[in-house]
Amino acid sequence: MARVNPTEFAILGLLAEEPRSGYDIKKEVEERLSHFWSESFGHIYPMLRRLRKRELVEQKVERQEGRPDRKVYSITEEGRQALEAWFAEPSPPQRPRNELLLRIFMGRFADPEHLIRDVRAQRESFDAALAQLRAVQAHLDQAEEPHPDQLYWELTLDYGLRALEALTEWGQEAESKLRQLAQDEK
Amino acid sequence: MARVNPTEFAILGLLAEEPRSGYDIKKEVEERLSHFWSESFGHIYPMLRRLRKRELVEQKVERQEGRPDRKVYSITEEGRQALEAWFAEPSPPQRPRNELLLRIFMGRFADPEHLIRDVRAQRESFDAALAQLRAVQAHLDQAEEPHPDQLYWELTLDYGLRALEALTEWGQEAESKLRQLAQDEK
DNA sequence: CGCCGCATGTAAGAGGTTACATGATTCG
DNA sequence: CGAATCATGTAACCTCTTACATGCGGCG
Repeated sequence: MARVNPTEFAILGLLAEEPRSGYDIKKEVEERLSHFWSESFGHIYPMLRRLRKRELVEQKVERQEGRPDRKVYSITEEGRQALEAWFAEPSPPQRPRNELLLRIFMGRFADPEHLIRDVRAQRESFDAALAQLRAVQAHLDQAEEPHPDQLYWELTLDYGLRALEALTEWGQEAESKLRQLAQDEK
Repeated sequence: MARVNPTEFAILGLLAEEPRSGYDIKKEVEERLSHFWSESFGHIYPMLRRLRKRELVEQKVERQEGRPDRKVYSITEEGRQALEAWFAEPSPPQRPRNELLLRIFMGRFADPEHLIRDVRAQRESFDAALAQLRAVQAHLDQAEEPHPDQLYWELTLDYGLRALEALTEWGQEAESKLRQLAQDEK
């Protein structure tokens, strides 16, 4: 099977849950996948059109008053097959690109204060993400009856929690080491 | 300051250490930055040309016999200023895209065996990376006289170690939970 | 003999973001 | 009154990878 566009399958996967508009898809990504995924409108809408041409999704137009028509897409049988084929293919290795680490690696050429600022900003965003994931976790835990997809959600959640816990610690240590360096330089 | 291409600064940073050819740059990225960065020839060569046009780097041709000329680039004063300006700008937030987690999140539509295969492959690559980073760490630790850039290298190393340690554990647990699920389904 | 390392580059295209355009409704 | 939400889309642009083209020298 040929190389594959992951956005295609993010969309197909969400439509396999239930029919949705492009706008809905964006919202779902933001609300439920945002700690490991992102999509923009400028990518979603053209992709839906392409998927439709390939008959992996179907469109139904819902008339609305006072606002544009809602175009609701649902996955077709062929779409489900494409989704299965995607899973059958092993997931390709990711190539890393972490700009913060690039900066730190080149740190010799920087003002240490700038590095401190960046590490700190990163740590703060880790903290915020961590708080959010913990809230989601609490929410999942207290459900009386577990959702059928619970295990899958927990696995992605757990990935995020473990990574973020480790990395906030890193952030604290990194910050204090850089502060010391900045001190020593004076 | 306008939006910025990080590849530009990866290259500029390496040339600030010492003059190098495009081929050298690729090698350095592979050998020293590969746990958080990557570049391809198809990006490096055109970028060097652009940097040269903007006079951020200079080219010197080294004649060689039996193989193509080596074009060695060095950073100019303007290049150093551009590098500084890059550091002054706060590093932009990264948008996450983790295909493995996307798959797991959509796990309902997959054969659990496929997920297990993917998680396992990921864990194995984490393990390999971890072993490599530990070797680098051992190497740094045993140096009699620390390199001036030691702190920066250690920080990026430490980031990788912490993240990978947390994530190999995740991988083990995820795999066993998915195995259980696969059992239960039979 | 074939592969690896050395060395440079181009062309095609995939993949993705940002900014723009449009406009009604609802909430504070 | 302004901002956010709902709702769809396009165009320009940037970034980056893959595949191709070329060719010598050294090693096993």
